[in-house]
Amino acid sequence: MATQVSRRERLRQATLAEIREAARNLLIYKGTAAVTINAIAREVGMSGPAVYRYYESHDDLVSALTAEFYEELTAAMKAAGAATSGTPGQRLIAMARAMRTWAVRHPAEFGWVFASPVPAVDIRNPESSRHQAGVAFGKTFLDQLVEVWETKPFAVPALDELDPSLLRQLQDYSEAIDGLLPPEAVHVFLWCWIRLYGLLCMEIMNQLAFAYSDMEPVFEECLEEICEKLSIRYERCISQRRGRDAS
Amino acid sequence: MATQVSRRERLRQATLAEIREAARNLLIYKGTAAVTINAIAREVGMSGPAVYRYYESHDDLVSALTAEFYEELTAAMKAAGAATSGTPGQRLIAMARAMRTWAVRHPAEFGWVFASPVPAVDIRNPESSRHQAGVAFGKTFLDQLVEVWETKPFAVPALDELDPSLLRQLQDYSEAIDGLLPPEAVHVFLWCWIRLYGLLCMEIMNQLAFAYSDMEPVFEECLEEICEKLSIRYERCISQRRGRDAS
DNA sequence: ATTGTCAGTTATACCCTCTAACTAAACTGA
DNA sequence: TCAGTTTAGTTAGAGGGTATAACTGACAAT
Repeated sequence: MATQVSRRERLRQATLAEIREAARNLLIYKGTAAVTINAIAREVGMSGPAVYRYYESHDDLVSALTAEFYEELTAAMKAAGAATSGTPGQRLIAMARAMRTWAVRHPAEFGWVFASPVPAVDIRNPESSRHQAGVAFGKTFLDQLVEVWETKPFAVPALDELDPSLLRQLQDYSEAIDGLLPPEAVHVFLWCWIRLYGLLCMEIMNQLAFAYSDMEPVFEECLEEICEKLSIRYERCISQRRGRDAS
Repeated sequence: MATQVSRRERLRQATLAEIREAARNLLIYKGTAAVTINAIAREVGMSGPAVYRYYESHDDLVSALTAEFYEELTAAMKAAGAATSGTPGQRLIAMARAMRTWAVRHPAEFGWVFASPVPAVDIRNPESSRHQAGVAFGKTFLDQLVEVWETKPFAVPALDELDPSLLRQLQDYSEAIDGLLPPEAVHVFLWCWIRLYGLLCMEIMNQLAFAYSDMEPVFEECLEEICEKLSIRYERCISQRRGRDAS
């Protein structure tokens, strides 16, 4: 199906992608601070202000890049889920492993999305594609967990045993996701997410290097805990560090 | 005891502190990017390059600031531990609460040390006062946990059930801390540290705002888990959000 | 009183973001 | 075909950043 876009538009999209590509390479090889409009312009072979034809501002470019990384990470997780035949629980674990694999292979990008140069813009501007990509990323894991919940409910805490403030927040979030999960299951979801994402962030931000050089077994233990919490049978990954990528 | 330092040296130290103070205020009120040599110079009322008499470079200043924050956080934790009469376990929990209290009161500073503008310098330069302050911070929690271990040992995993790579790393770290804890207890220590510090980082980096607005009960649940792991009796904090600070 | 050290200055080189004003090419429609 | 518009690119420049060099004045020590 020949996409009905003008030649100009095609060129434009190509240049946009080339700019992001250059920015990404600068990030990977020279660090966050090297991702400047001028440096990117030099890289793609145009002079400074020309980049502003493509991205309104440096912030704008940063957001676009962040969104791209989120999307790539999300795609890698979805691909891993789709490639895994088995129970929803097994797919969930496969997605978690894919998340770490992507993060470990792309530490600069993962660090960038976690501790973005333009921090906490998320909240300020919920319309941005960056924010939407972030939400979609979180939702990927949530959706898979919902599937687990629906096919084989896991143990949940009794609502009346929870802290009142906590309960209120769980109810709010349960509503925010259109009741996809009841508050007590939301609690378990967030418990898993905090362990998983938190551990990964600490690994990528080098906060555990004082003790661990190889975090893979630590991550696997974390998955084991999550499996227990979700009544999923834990299976050690056979091909421990496998190839392939979805980027 | 009149410190035998020259008047010049006293003035110099005062200026150094004033520069850090200005830098900190810029960080708090205008964000990471506003912490520039020039802006600081304006703030303290000297012109640009004069600051280089006090700090060799921007990086140098950043490191000094980071070290200061680490030290303040460490001091707050130690103070909370010292102020708590009770078992070593109760002191450990008091220190953990103090850590969060400091982080919540000083989010800019906590975020700064976690995701420093000059990332992962830690490893590159283990002589820097910044790195040493970071180590001292981690050691504060470790030391307290050692006291717990020595007065009332907690359950530990069997060494032969652990992943071989993980075991090797635990043994290495156990040696690195001069056998203060055996490898199996190190494993539990790191488990606690990852939960505690990881959760805090996610909170301060706003990674959980999509679901939680008040993280205090979530943190308390985390403490409860840690108590269980360490065979400490969990006690809900009575004066839930108390005053006082050690800064 | 002289001499060296130290805090501060200005000037400058080079990088950054972003705007303004301009040029040239490519598309569009009569 | 040929204006007219849109678009991609240019250079010039304002304003701010890091950092160095060269200089000035205050202070301390012999």
